[in-house]
Amino acid sequence: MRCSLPVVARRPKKSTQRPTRVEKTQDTYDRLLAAAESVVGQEGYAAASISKIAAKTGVAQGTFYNYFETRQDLFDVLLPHVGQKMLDYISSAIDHHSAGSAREEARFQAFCDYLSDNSGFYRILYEAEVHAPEAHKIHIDRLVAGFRRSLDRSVERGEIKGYSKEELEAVIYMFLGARAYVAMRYIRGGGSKRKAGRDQAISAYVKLVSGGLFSS
Amino acid sequence: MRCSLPVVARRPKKSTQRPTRVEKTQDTYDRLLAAAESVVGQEGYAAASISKIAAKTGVAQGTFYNYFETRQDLFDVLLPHVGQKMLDYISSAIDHHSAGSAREEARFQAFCDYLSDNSGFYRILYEAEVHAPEAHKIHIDRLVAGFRRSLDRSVERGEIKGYSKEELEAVIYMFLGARAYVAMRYIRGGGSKRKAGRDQAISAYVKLVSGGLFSS
Amino acid sequence: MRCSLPVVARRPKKSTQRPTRVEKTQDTYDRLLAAAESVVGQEGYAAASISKIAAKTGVAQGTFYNYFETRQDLFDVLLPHVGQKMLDYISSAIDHHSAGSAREEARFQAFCDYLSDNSGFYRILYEAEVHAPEAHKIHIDRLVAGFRRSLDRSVERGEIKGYSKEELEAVIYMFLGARAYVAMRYIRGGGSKRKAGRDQAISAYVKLVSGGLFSS
Amino acid sequence: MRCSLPVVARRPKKSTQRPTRVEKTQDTYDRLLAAAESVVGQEGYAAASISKIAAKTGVAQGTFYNYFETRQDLFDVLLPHVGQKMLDYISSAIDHHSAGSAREEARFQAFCDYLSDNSGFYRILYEAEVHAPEAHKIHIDRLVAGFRRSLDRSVERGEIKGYSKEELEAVIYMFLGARAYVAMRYIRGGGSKRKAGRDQAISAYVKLVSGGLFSS
DNA sequence: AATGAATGAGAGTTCATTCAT
DNA sequence: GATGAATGAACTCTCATTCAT
Repeated sequence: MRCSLPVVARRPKKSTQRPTRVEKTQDTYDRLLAAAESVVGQEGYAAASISKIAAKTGVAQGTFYNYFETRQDLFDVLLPHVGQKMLDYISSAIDHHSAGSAREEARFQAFCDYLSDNSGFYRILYEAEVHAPEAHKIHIDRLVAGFRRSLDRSVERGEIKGYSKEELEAVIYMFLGARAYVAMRYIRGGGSKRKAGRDQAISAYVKLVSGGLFSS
Repeated sequence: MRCSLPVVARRPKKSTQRPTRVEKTQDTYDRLLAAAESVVGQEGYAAASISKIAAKTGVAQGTFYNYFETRQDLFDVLLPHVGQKMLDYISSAIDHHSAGSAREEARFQAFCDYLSDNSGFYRILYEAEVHAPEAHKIHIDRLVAGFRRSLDRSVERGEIKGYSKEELEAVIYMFLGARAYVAMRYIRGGGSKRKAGRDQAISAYVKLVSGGLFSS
Repeated sequence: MRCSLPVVARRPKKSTQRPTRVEKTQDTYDRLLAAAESVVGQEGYAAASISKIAAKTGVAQGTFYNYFETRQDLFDVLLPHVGQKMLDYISSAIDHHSAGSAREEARFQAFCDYLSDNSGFYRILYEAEVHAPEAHKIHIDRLVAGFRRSLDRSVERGEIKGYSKEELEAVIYMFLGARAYVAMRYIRGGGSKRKAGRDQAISAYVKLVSGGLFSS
Repeated sequence: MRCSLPVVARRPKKSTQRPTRVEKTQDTYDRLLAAAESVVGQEGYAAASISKIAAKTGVAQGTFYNYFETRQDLFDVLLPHVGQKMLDYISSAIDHHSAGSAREEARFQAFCDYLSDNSGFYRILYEAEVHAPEAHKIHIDRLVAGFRRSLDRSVERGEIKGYSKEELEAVIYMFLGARAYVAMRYIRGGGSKRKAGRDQAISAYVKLVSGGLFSS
């Protein structure tokens, strides 16, 4: 019966009417990841049992194993997945013509904004060093690489002076750590401190960066 | 039988002859903590089962519960315990007459030294945010308090200018985070990078602190 | 489209051009059995999952159930299938004019030869008593029937004397058991013992058969 | 209070009044093995789940793991355990002054008797080659060793002639196999055939042994 | 205070089978 | 007839905690 229907008109490129098998498969995969993001973000890796994730996804436990070989496989994929979403957000949020400390301020601000709206991300990131070290390394390496590209340009422009190549690498780790602890304190702590604390943190961060790292 | 012992000799100040009941109790408690420090430091909280800790201590599993109500109780006590040892070390390692950025450099250096010799400490600290959040908060608060006292003195001396009280708190968290990530990278990473990396990190840290935080 | 093919050419006796639907069905069935033989022979019944057999056959899991109602159904068919191949081999390997103990020796020799080249057969047979008792019974009954025909002829010829009908049945089982254990020891054991052990076993078997069973 | 009781009188060497902890532990171990013997004997290794064995023993599932590290560990211990019981029975059942084929007949008869009363033993033995190969090897080696000692004595006495050392080893395996298959047929088969079949098997076995193996 | 066997809930994982496509 | 995602029951094993001794 379906054969007699005008196929061209009924199935436009992005039909939402009848999901194909492949689309459903992709959808299930996405929903498993989303469920994992939610559960791990709220309760941590240790409490993220297969049964919880499957239930939240709305599938049977066995279905999980059609998509991931082991629970660890999911964990190893989770942080790179959500980490990329965060990087995409930051990338889209900053003005690409800004430079120097202004650019760095914008990045930090975007980072804080993202965490405010995705409070689970911090936990997924933080616990990953314990529960998914491979994923953690991948994520950190990606962050470092992006950071380094940015700093290298600043060095070329003369915005940064007096730091050796190796010292700059150390500086990158320090700033990543600074970000993480500020997040831990002001974002994760939750409550009323958030808003005010966030602004104080940003202004302190800017002073540190502009006064200490970038030569005037 | 015990009654026949010479009473006077039973509790000399530093008797090594016959530990009293109280001493034995204290000793068992200390050994349980030491075993926990060793196991958690090497294998993490999740793998630190009661049976492992009890075996390492040389007591039965049930004995553990004469000293701690639950496994979590032990975890909640562990980081403050080992954290204090670290603070004592740093305190003893720095010159108490130093001030400003020189003092801060000495603290950072001592921190790095301590981690080199106590690689397990980092893991106990790091995973505590996941597995013993109460203990983590206690430890961080203690660090922050000590840091703040130091910075307050620098402000009084005019070594630091232009930072509000709240901004200084943010700065403290940033430096704690910077330390932690540098440790993760250069200390925990292990291998040949350690020594060289450590020195680069210290010099970068000093530049950041002296150029950025402390007015010249 | 298929309709336009020249009808006559469509089913030549041994067409290799276009397998008919029936041929393809038979072929898939055969390949499923062959895959099962390979997997069960190498890894045993317990490890012979549907997914493994289907993968080895090159079909989807679901396809399996178009040919067998359950996994057990396959197992119940497997040993009779491969067992017949063995019997055909032995039958083709012995001289049909031989008789008495010479014939029995030839059968044992052929049995050993077959196992050497089809090491998986032994496992399919052996584990069948556990995992496919029905099939095992069918196979054993077939062996016994063939054996009995042979012994009956020897009785008629006066080569065997002094054994009642029921005792001969018992003797058959004993010889089957003897074969199986010798196989277990010398064939399955593998290694250097094989060749020498096999020859020793054959000569011992012959002595037993000729001296004990067949009157001289 | 118990202290004031006359200890000597109240606790004779083998008191059955108050089992000590050690006795209870041994008892639990024994009951686990007995439960395993029963379950494996009736339903086979594959169906012998921990939960079944624990339930039959009357303990929690976890208790099982205080006595065996894994399910396989139990299996590896089961056959040697029940095998020894069988050997003890046979040893106690035969006349130790008998020799030659008469002794071998007695052994076979005792074997059959044992199987009649312990029908599960055959399954534990048979499936062991599949599910507990280590245990199977241990048991078979033990059987072979005992058999060989017996045959060696017969050789010394001149009851056996014309078999090389290696051929005798093959003969041992053949007799073990013969026994096993006869057991499979007449014992396991169950029903009315048992009694009659058993006697036929014994007489056939005797003829084979006396006429074939032992020179007259 | 010390012991260690017993507990039992809950974990991750497997896989024969079904069924909509 | 072929597909392969979904199912869910069943499995082995772990371990914090209890309690009689």
